[in-house]
Amino acid sequence: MVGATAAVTPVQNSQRPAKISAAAVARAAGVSPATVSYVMNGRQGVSADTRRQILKIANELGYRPSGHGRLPDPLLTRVVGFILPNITNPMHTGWAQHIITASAAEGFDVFVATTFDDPESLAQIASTLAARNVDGVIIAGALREDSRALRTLRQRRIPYVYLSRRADHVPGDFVGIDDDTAASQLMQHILDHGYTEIATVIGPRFSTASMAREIAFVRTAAAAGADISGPRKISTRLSADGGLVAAQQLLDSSAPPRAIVCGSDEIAMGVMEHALARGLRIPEDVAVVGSDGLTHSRSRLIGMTTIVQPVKQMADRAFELLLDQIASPRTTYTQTICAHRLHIGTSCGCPAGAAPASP
Amino acid sequence: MVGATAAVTPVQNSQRPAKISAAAVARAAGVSPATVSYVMNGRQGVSADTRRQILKIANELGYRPSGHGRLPDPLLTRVVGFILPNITNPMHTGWAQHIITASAAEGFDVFVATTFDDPESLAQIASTLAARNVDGVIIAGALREDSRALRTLRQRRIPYVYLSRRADHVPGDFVGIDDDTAASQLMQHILDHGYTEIATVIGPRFSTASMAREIAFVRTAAAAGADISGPRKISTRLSADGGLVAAQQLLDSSAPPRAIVCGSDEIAMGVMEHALARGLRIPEDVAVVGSDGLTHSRSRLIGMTTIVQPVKQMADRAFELLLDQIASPRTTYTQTICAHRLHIGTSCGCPAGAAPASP
DNA sequence: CATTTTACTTAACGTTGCTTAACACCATCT
DNA sequence: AGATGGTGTTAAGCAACGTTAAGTAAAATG
Repeated sequence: MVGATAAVTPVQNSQRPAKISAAAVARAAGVSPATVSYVMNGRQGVSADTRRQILKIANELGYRPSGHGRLPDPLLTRVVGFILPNITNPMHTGWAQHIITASAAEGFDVFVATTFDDPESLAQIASTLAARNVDGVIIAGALREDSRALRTLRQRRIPYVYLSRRADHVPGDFVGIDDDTAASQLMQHILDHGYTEIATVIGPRFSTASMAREIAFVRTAAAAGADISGPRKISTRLSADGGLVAAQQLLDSSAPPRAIVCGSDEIAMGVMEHALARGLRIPEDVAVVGSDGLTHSRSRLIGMTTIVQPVKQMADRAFELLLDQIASPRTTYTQTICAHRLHIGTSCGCPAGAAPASP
Repeated sequence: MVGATAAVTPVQNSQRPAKISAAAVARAAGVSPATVSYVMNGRQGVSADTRRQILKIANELGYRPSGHGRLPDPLLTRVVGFILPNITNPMHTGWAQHIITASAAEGFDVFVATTFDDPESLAQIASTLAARNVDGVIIAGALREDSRALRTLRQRRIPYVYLSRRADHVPGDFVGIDDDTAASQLMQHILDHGYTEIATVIGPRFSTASMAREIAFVRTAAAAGADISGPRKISTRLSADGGLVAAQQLLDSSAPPRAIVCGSDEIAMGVMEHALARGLRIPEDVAVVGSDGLTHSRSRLIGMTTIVQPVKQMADRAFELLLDQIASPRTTYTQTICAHRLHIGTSCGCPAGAAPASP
């Protein structure tokens, strides 16, 4: 046969649902069966044009690579992107590690990109990831007010999942903790200690997580009669440095706070460091608590009281949702709220061993 | 104008957007294919007139240089890979951050892959990175005795740079610190304190960096008459957990050491944590020092004495070397030894402020 | 007029992208 | 069971292509 080739009505002649063979696709596309095989198995050595053409025809004819152990989907690049503000904050690196591990288990590679919370970077990164045909993106560095990146992804029909932070007005799957409840519990614990002069230091307000925590902090304190406002309500960079600067402002004041509640462990560490540098004792002179539950901050070296976030669970869930979207795009969105836990250390004023420390 | 373009309807022709070859452009312009190539690549040696003419025709025909005979264009993908044992150790994340930043500045995206120091993972990762046609790889997780990954890269002519650790018997560009000198200085400082009962805890011995440090530790101690051997010479995982376990072994012994010198800050933190849990004081009961110089361990919260490695400089240099190799492959290799610095904290027994703490 | 420079061609690669053909696999039919 | 044919996979082959060194002729230069 072979010689036949060319011509041959490609599609129209389907009066009955005959079996569609790879050879039929090859003929319709004007290529050899081998080329079809290469495309369906995601091998390289086929030009992008030809690949597209073959996939299009295969789709029209309803060809299913009915064989055995073929790759799930030849259209996938098996690459995902992970966008985060930076990769130095241990909270972020924890997520990154678990996302990379989960991805590797599914045969995906991960582009890791950092924005430093710069809107331009974020938009730029989304563009290049889209240009690289990633199958999906997990975003742990969304900005509340800048939706350019998200719009780029939506336009290109690239699935994405928010992790911890989200953009206002752009819907999407979300994985996080209940920031409001967690922050309330943490503040309540501080209030239970009897502290009344309280300050809060959170990360940037363009992060929905930071905002939610600050709001809950302030509301809970207010309910107990403690006012947190003005110079006692600080937003800073999400790093130890940010905490250092904030602590300086707070402790330089004529009425320094008795307790400092932070929206992140890294910030809390910066606050602690500055307090120690001034010769203050923690928690005797000033109590400091955080909100990430990093292993390090919970260790006896630091003994921080903090909200423990289930890092692995969050990352795994985010990747799972992404895979799900990749497999079958949907228009409804899922919110996953992971269970947090209040870890009682010594930095709040509780005695050592007040609660069982956990690994 | 124009020589009327040797016939040939450019686009309208038939259903498909027929492929336009450089030869076709050459014919239409009445020149040789080589000349077209020179123009397209912006080489000189072509008159302005000819150049303009060719560009015009190429544009009319919609010529797209469909990389066929394209000589090994080194910048095929503008993607590099970064392989490291894990992305939770702050030392590694520091490198990762700077490599990602440097890459982004040059328009590269980065695949981050973690091996957990498993030889199979490492080999696997090298294969998939090679299959993805990365332009180069930076390896911070090389194993001394397993060269499969490196062989894969060499076979595919993919440039690579070792960071901090290297594989025995496989040459390559290397960026690191002078582990031997650094470790000697650190040990010497401990010896200067007058400690004689000394233990060392290093990372896995399949890391060249760990090995080099252990050897220097032991040699320097021996030169001062202090013997470190048997249960006092421990290799463990490169994490706080590893340090915890090691400390347990050391301090459970009937003759616990007075000083513990660690090959990594993370390990040292684990050691410290366990010591504190036993109610020991640092440095009064046991001195503990590390070797990475993480910002956190140097902070007043911990006050670790440690070797400071120039993280940014190392990462930038590694990426620079990689770019250099990508641009012009070479067969000679460069070793870059970055300057380290001994940071004196309080964990060794020095009084606070013995040396100026640095940011 | 001798020599260098400029502007292009020729020809030899090394690739890419696809085809041909050999092969392994499975179901069905003797 | 063994033979048969259809099917998808894979190695080997090969033509087309863009690149570049080497070559050459004309123009510029001294």
